[in-house]
Order: sequence, then structure tokens, then C-alpha cells
Amino acid sequence: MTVPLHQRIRDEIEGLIRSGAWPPGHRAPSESELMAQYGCSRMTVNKAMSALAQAGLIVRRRRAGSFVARPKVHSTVLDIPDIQAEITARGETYAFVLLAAERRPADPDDGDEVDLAGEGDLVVLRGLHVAGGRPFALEDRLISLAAVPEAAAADFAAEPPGAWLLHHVPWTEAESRISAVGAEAAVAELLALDVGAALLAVERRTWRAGEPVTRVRQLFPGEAYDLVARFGPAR
Amino acid sequence: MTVPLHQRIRDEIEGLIRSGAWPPGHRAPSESELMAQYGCSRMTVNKAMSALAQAGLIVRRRRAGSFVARPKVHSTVLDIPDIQAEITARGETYAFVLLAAERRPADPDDGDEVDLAGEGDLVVLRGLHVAGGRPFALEDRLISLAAVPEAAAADFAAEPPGAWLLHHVPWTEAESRISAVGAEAAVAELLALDVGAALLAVERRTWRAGEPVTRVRQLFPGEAYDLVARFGPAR
DNA sequence: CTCGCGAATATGTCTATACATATTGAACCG
DNA sequence: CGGTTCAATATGTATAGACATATTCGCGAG
Repeated sequence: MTVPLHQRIRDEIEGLIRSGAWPPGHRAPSESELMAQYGCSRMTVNKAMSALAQAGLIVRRRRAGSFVARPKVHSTVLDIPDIQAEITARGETYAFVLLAAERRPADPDDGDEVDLAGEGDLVVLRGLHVAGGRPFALEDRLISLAAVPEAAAADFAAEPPGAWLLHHVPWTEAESRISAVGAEAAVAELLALDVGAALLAVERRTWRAGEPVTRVRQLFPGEAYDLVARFGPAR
Repeated sequence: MTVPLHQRIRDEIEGLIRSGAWPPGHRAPSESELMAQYGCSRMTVNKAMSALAQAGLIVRRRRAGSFVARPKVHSTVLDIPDIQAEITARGETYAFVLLAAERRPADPDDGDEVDLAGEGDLVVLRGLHVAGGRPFALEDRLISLAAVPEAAAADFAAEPPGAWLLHHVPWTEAESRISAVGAEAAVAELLALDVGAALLAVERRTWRAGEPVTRVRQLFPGEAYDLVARFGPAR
């Protein structure tokens, strides 16, 4: 259990901050003070403090010192999970049912589709994520064949498109939109809900080096699924 | 434009990864190779690579080398809005209508309330955020008087509780949960929607030094409001 | 009394070196 | 042929020193 010194310094200071012993705005000891306190070189202290700064726990200003950051409510880190990983982590069996798959050109009246498709066709998929035999989420996905020509030959019944894309196409940019919608008749039936039931809608677009790759819209039964964002000692 | 060298190395390698030039699993040059390539010392290269490893872009293994990581979860920064700022930024008038305010002990049957209240009472508030004369969000909030005794005397009709708390109580930990719910009758009436309409529910709890401070649940008309999260070079 | 400038301070960057440690691959031996 | 040992390799940790740079504070000049 030989914890490196720079890590120990990091952990101890992180503990002081998270416990509230050092409130936001508190000034931490200077590097030379810490250096004396821990009996180590400045580089070691610096490594610990730089890591805390990178993690957003402290703010460092030359000549002034290192200060405990005041957390911003407005931006927290949200983990949008890989559905398969999420389900198997709960110990439930996971399955993906491919409901429809086709290849077609972009609808010229849908600017968004045209933008995604570029010069090529689209692969259009609809599938159902199933957890322990019960419908968990409905997924509608568009994939640009201009960006991912291999998608034309992929077997999305064998490997869900999310996982397939993760293995074949590293993303560079992504945007997620979260909203709530009522279930339409067709959707309600697939998810075994009443028409109009509240659904959590997560829509994500990803790009690779500026080129659109895919757009996916996932619908979760609202009360059965939460997205969680944390700032704090949950770790 | 004097970018530090370790940062430049970091940025260049990050670019190679994000562009897809180095796919997941690709082995990066060793530190001594990079050291020769950039004409700098090993510590500088090490700082760059350690940072990439901490950011989860690469995985490093002794003797084996550094490898491009395969992305697992999609972790993004989510902007959870300050409602007032959001509305005024759109150029609409903002108002907060305090619908109910009371002080009472925690409901002993509600473990969550008991936990929040601690040894003291709770302030229980319900209010409506109004944008341009139309209901925008319904807010139900509990404040622990054990953590924030000044809340007993605050005038939440004059200053919305979110803003008041931000000014009076720095928090150290927060957790946000996002889900979708159907509107109950009372809620539907206040938000001028049909019963059962899909609502986006944002529930946030905050703590200060491990002590619960407040819990708030905000309900937004689902289709009228999106939360947006981005990941990418927009920095 | 105010403004500007220099000195003090704390962080930021970088080097050269040293030793530790995990892992791999190959040589060696039973 | 199989297993063990050992050396090579790549990262991990740490040191001591040097210089750069931003910021603040206080002092002195006007």
C-alpha cells in the first residue's frame, strides 16, 4: 500500500476541501510551506497542487497563492452512460432488439438529415434496449455513410449500433440534449407504457474531425430512469 | 502566444487521438522517443503524458507503453441553468411568485426529510418562475434550518430562494438528478398544461461540509425546455 | 494624497539525474 | 517441451536547482 507522496498530499488536501474544513475562498499553504510540512521537494508539492487545480478543486494565482474554488452550480459533469454497461452493471441481462434497418438518402426536406448525410446515404436504425426481459429504452439512430462507410456492412442485430460505433469510430465532438416528451402510440406500445406517459429523451449528435457521424435519440420511461450529475465526494 | 512545451505536446497528441489518426489501442511513442522528437527532457514529456492519462485519453502500462484508451462512458459538462439568468438572457422579463412558505418539522415518515432537517425544522417553499408572463418552472424546495438558521427570517418573495441561498450559503457538494414525470392535476394547473403532460424534473441536493443544506425539485414543461451538454473543442 | 515603480513572493516551466517498479520476452535449465 | 530466472524496457516517483512570469505591496516622488 505504498501511496506515492504527491498523491498523499493531494488526497489530504482534497479531504480538507471536501469536508468543508477549508471552505471556498480559503487560502491553502504555499508550496514552500507544504514542502516544509511534508519534508519533500517543491516539484512533488507542485505535482499535487497542479492536479488539484486541473481537477477544479483549487484555483492558483501567481504571487497570490492557491485558493479553494467556489463550485459553480451551472456546470456539473454528467455521465451519459453506455446503456449496455449500465444494465449489466446492475446485474440484469441485456439484449438489443433491432426493429428496423434501412439504407436511404437523406430526406431533402430535412435540413438536419441532409447535413448529417453529406454526399452519401444514411443508415437508419430503430432498436429496443431490453433489460431483464423488459423494455428499457427505444433508440432511433441515423449514421452517415459518408463518414462511416463500413456501417453499410455492419450487422447491428449482433452488436448494438452504439457499441459498434464506439469500436469503429472515435468521436471528437458531441452534443447531448435532454428533454421530456409524452409517448406517442407506437412508442408507448414498444415500451409497454400508456399513451402520453412521460419519457426522458436524450438526443446526441457526434462529429469526427468536424464531420457529422451519427445522431441518436433515446427514449427512456421517465420514472424508471434518472440521469445523475454530481459534484462532491462521490468517488 | 507562448504555449508551454508540455502543453503543446499534450495538445498535439490529443489532436492525433481525437482526429482518429491514432485509433483506440494505438501505441503512442515511448517517452524517450518523444523526448528526442521534441528535444526536451523526459520530465516534460512525462508531464504531458500523465495529464493525458489523467484525462482518460490514454492508458499507460509499465514496460508495455502508452495506448490510446477506448472511450467508455460519455462524460460531458452539463449546464444546469440558473433560471433567472437563463430567462433574462433571452430578453424576457423574469418574476418569481412565492406560492407557499411554511416552517415545520420533518415528516418522521419521510427518511429523506428527516435526514435533511437534522436536529432542526425545515423551511418548505413552493414558487413559480415566470418568464414573460407565462409560467416557466415550478419549484418545490426544502431548506434545513439546522444548516441555515438565517433562512427563518429571509423574505423569499423579494429574493428567490435559489439566489438567496447562493448568496448566503456556499456549498461544497451537490447532486443533480434528471428525470421525466407526468404532470399531476395541481402542477398542471399552475403550469397551464394538461394533466399528464410530460415534465422535465431536475432535483438537486446540496451539502455543506457533509451537512445537508437544501433540496429542490424544479419542473419544466418538457417540450419547451432542453438541457444541453457539449463535449468538444468548444472551450 | 495619489500615482508609478521596484521589490518581494508564489506559481509556472524546464532540466538533468537517480532510483523504483511492473512487465515482457528471451535465454536457460530441468 | 515447459517452467523459471533474468535482463531489458517503459513508466513512476522524487530531488535540487534554475529561470520565467504574474501579481501584490509598499515606498518614494510628484
